[in-house]
Amino acid sequence: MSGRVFEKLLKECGVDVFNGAQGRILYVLWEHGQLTITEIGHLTSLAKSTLTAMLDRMEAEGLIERIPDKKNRRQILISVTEKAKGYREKYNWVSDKMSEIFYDGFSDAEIIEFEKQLRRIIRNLEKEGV
Amino acid sequence: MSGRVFEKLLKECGVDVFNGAQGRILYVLWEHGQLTITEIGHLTSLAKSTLTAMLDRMEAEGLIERIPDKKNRRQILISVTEKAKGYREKYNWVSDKMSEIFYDGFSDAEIIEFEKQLRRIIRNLEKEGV
DNA sequence: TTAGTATAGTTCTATATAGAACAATACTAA
DNA sequence: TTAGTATTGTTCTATATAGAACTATACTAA
Repeated sequence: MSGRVFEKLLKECGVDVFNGAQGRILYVLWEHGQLTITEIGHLTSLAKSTLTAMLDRMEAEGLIERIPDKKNRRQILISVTEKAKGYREKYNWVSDKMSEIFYDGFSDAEIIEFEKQLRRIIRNLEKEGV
Repeated sequence: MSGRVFEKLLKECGVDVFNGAQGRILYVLWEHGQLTITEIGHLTSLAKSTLTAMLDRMEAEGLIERIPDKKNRRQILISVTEKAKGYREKYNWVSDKMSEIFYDGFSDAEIIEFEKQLRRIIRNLEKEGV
């Protein structure tokens, strides 16, 4: 449900070249610079095979580029294009808007506490080895 | 991620006739008895078109039955079969196990507080009209 | 060296998911 | 009654998602 709200906000903001999941991929690329597909998988919790297909579409949209790594010919470095960089501010605006909707009526202390517990739960799930 | 842990637990418990999403559908049917497809959609937050396909598979597995409603010929009542009823205990066991994993290290008070905040967030998202 | 193993990404396949358009049926106001 | 509107579920289509099998490359121990 929150995924659908996020995509609705992106569209309302005039962004129709990428969706929520693709936004998450762009986000980790903006934060980390170039990344391998395996690294993107770890940071987004998406399977390699999911990413192959997703990156195909993002490459077709001109959002990312695949750059073969000369040091390790098994690896491919993914990097964002200038076009994608142009969407960063809108993405941040949508992210902030999303938080406002999500936490409407929450105090700052409540948000901090809630996110602390969320991180505990994520660690608990990671322990199970997904 | 939590969806994947849930499906992993179902398999470990020997349940391979339904997955997490189908389990949620069975759960609302166990709780409410017969339901129309629209009602199941509201209770599970799944789209009608998603449910048509999902219920097709569940019907093929012998988990549910489609019963035409004589009172309103647009509606179809979905009801669980005896086979599906036989899985209720295992489903509950998996649900409990899932909670244990999720909330490992949480006090009862922390769980109550966290779930209270979760319900607030769900209401906030519902206000946005997904 | 080389044989065995590990890693990176793709392909193939199955399922999950939703939106738009649709047909059948029910409801409602004149 | 009937004409217009609302509802119920399906179909069609596109995308998202992951697991298994696969290819190419890199690493490691003898």
